[in-house]
Amino acid sequence: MQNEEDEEAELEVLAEFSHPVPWQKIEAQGLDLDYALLFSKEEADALFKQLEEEVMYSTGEEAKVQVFGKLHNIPRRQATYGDAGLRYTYSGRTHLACTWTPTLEYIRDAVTNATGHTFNFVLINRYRDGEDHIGEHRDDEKELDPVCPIASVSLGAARDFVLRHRDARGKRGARRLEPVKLQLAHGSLLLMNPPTNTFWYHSLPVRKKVRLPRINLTFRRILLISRGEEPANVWSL
DNA sequence: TAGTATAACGGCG
DNA sequence: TCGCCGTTATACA
Repeated sequence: MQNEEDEEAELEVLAEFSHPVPWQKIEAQGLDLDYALLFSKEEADALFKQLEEEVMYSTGEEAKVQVFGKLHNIPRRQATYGDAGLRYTYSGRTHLACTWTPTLEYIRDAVTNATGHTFNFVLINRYRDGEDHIGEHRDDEKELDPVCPIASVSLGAARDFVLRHRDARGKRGARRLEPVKLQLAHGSLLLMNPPTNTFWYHSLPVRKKVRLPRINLTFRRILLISRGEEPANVWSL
């Protein structure tokens, strides 16, 4: 009985998301992206509104970051959600995941259905307007599953997204590799496939003319056991 | 261990 | 307004 109910629920989810997604492939040396519009405008509007009500963003120490020895407030709002007990460390700070909200589960399942990948964590960044931004970095944390893409869902104001190859940075940047620039639309999904994050930095630059907020959700798969023997990413099981 | 990298900013062109 | 550069002391196996 229980099994039948589970199967029915699964079929419902499949039916709901099974419309084919028209992917656009973006490739360069060591870069592999897939881009698609996942949600209609109407659906994306509704999801944005629900997230505005549901998501609780970090405050205080959690909302600060240390770079080159100096402590700064992050120029955006940030939140971490995922499976119970999951931790994620980046930029020298460890964040404990809040448990999934219904809206986040819905979006996660839509992404899984469109990509065939499962995710146990999402980092949420909210850019209040075009002044909010994120600097160049790679998502290269050890605890990320190296074979799983990072799935980036955009809701709200469209923003430019820039990727630069690691060998094209610095004054005497060795190789002439052009940056890759994209605009991430309301309701879009961008997959950053391996090995993109090994070679390419990405950023969301300031755009003074943008007046409206954008919410970005990056779904990830975090490994439950680190290279050692310790269950580093889970509190207690 | 020592060497390496830096999710931020301000100062320019 | 945009994009590139240099920073600096801390964090990490």
